[in-house]
Amino acid sequence: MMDNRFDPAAVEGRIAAVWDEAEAFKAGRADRAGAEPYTIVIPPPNVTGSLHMGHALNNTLQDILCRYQRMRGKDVLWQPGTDHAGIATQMVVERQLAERNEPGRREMGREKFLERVWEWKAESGGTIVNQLKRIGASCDWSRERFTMDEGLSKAVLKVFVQLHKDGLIYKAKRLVNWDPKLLTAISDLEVVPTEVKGHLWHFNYPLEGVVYDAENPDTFITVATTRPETMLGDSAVAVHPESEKFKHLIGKRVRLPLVGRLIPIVGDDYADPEKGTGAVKITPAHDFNDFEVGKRHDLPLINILNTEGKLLLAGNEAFVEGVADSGELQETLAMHGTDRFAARKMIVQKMEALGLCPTIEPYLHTVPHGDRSGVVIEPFLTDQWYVDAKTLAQPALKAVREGKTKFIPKNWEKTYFEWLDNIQPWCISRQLWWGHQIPAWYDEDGHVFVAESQAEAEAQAHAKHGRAVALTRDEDVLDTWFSSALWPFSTLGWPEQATDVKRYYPTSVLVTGFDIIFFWVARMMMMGLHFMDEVPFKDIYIHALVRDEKGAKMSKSKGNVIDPLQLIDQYGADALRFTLAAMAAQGRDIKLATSRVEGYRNFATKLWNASRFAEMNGCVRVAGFEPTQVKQTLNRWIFGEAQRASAEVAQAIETYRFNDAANAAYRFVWNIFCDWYLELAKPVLQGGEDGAAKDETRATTSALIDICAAMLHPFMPFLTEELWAIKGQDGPARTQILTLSPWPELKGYAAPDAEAEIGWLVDLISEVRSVRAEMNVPASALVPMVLVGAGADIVALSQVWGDTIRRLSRTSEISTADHAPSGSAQLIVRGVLVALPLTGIIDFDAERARLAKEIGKLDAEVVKIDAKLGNADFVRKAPEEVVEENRDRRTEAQSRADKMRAALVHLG
RNA sequence: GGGCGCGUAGCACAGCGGUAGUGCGUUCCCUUCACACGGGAGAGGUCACAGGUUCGAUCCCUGUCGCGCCCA
Repeated sequence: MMDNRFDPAAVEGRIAAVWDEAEAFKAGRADRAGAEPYTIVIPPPNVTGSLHMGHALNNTLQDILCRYQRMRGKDVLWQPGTDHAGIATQMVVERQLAERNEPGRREMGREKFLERVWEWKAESGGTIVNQLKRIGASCDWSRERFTMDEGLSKAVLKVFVQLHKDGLIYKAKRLVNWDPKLLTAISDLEVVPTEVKGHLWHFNYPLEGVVYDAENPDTFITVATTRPETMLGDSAVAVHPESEKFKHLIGKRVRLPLVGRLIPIVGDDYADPEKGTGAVKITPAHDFNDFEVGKRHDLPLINILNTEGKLLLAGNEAFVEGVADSGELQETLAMHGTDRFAARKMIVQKMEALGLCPTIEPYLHTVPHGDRSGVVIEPFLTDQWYVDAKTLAQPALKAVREGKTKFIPKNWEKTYFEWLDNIQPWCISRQLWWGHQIPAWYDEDGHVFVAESQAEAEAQAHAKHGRAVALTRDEDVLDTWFSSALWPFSTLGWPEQATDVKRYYPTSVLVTGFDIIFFWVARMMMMGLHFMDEVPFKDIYIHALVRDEKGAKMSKSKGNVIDPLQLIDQYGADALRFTLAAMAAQGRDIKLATSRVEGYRNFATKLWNASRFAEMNGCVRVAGFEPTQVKQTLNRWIFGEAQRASAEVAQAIETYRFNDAANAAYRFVWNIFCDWYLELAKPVLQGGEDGAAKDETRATTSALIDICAAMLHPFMPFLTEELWAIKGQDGPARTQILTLSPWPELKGYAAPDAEAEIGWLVDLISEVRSVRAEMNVPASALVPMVLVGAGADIVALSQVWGDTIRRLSRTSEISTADHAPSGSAQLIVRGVLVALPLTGIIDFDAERARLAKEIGKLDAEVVKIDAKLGNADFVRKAPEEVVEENRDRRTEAQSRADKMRAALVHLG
């Protein structure tokens, strides 16, 4: 006997083991060798990560698709794995070393440190994978990959070397986003612009050849800056070429205070006359905009910071170039090694002391911060490796424009186009140890040899020099996204192995959040098209962000994080999954309320108890049972409804309308099957005599439990697999576990006549219940029912369904009459007057009020429709069926109102 | 500044040219033999505002107000 609650905690682990044992999620199962493949690659979570709500949603949706397609008979490959997360992982291990008071990374050296990272990975790298299993992700875990795997690393080497050969990877000295704490370049996307309350300092730069006089504006030009410390690297002052105020100064020079460098005043559109003072200092080595200005005016790049963001002045040739020695210069040189923020204060002080800082305004501006380190990012001039993203972007743009890959919802393609149209060279080198070391070797002259192995590089060097030369390998590693970009094919074994690539590439769909479009989607498109000559996925489904109940982004600092694992513990994985699916409407964020999860947990219990009911009533699966052959109206009806529901769910999943799919399944299971079918079947199952009708109803009930389980399996895999097992204990043996069983594709079950009959029955019962409640008839009171002037067909129906009607509307005997007995409450069901003689119970005033209220409603309806039908334009222009429908509705309302009026009169 | 999106019942959300719907909450009734994580019956909405298109607008268009996100 089943318990009256489903206990997820007790079942989930066991069911997971069943799937595992059956190797249910393995791609390329022998029994599906001829099946069409369906592939999804997981957006690889960060190996340092743990499951948050975003993962839960992302993977629930992928799992729904995979389980559905698996049930449709496809050979499903859901490729799992994690990425090595260069910076994050290195930080985690470094932190761990610090906590344990062990030697730091630099002290232990590269090789030793990497060993430690691998050790850490072996111990802790599986966290998120195990968490994904807990939500029921049906990945092919036997194929789990890691971006630092041998195979994937080979793919990285090959791609790097090939792109270099193609001229699409090159080394260049440019400004990068430099993280002075982590001592590495980072990508634009890892930079978080943060609004900061700063200052706008106004500095007077004296003009060349005149004596500075703070009172005389003709002796200086005032620039405004948020970063005073960079002034030491200024190589010009820019003003707008059209500026009336400054135009005459263009071509003159100023003497840079504290340094003595003579720098030109240039005319450039970049100087905004409305901003600050209208004149702006130009520091090409420390600002992206200034860098461009510098290029236009051929200005020197004067780098005045070291990699840690400290002043680099001593021995800095660019800094002192062309500058006459002076006491002032010596004083400034003494600041060598000062941190950039301390330097800022000192420079402001010095400028103030010299009377060169007339104004300091409070200033709100956005300052770039590293998303990992949190420190202010420094635009910094370094040698780095770049991918010519612009070139690679063209096929990626074309593929989406031509519809080879579709975004769902479509509007995200705008974001994609926008970004790719404006893409900058992609800096792929990182000054880290953890990652794929760049396959480039240098000889003593600094000449570079790019090759897949040191031996090949040596061969190249030998060929060049005509002798063996010593080579050193580039120390840097590649951006993690470089290897992730290869994920859709590197995980399939490329370049070593071609069979799986051929079978599973391109993948069917990529499921991800919009925040990843730039990071990953675009890059996979570029690499996939370049190396496979085909898009990596046919569809890209972009889902919502999960927010808290109030719509705020979940974050640890806000403390509003809802932990999916805690919800699983509390309500079960199925309830969480169902909630996420039901709320995953396209184009909107999800505000998650736990009350919702609870509601769907209750739904799980409901189905569970329906199964329990079936068990208690001897509903056992019957071998060879054929739904198209059922005779009972009720049974024909429920199969018709099931057919409709299952088609609706399937259709919705296939178009990524997960919420519609979940709701359709929910409505069918609860509001149709449980609320009506089972209730209507009770008289047969519990009261009826044994015989064909009862047997058929039992068989139908158990068939329906199977259908419900199958239909819900993509959403609630644990509960449904468990039910499938329980229901498999009796009757014919199951041929398969549910997850490998076919989707309930129902055909030929539609039964319009049954629908009409059950519809009448449902209406009758509902109306009677409603009147009883309004008349305050005690729930326990049995009331007789009189069908007034009913036709033979209705009378027949009332006899066939007598037991059911009596039971569900709590009536005693059902009789017929030409007139309603006095003292009756009266109602109309599909045109037939039904009287409930309530002598002694009925409250006449209440009944009068009830009837009057309903008549009022109906009259208003008639007036409204009359207004429509009275409009000649409506009748002439609206489609015939709409006009017809309105006429019908009018007739119906009118006749109902008339009968009610008669009932009112009759009541006296 | 550019782009995307959102304002629908107390709350969270569907719907999207022709009777306004779901979940939670709420009110009343019911511990009736699947389920109180339940059953039954209700209440609750000028679909942000103002124009326009249309026979007809919550839905399409324009504008206003409010809110959010992304990019610069």
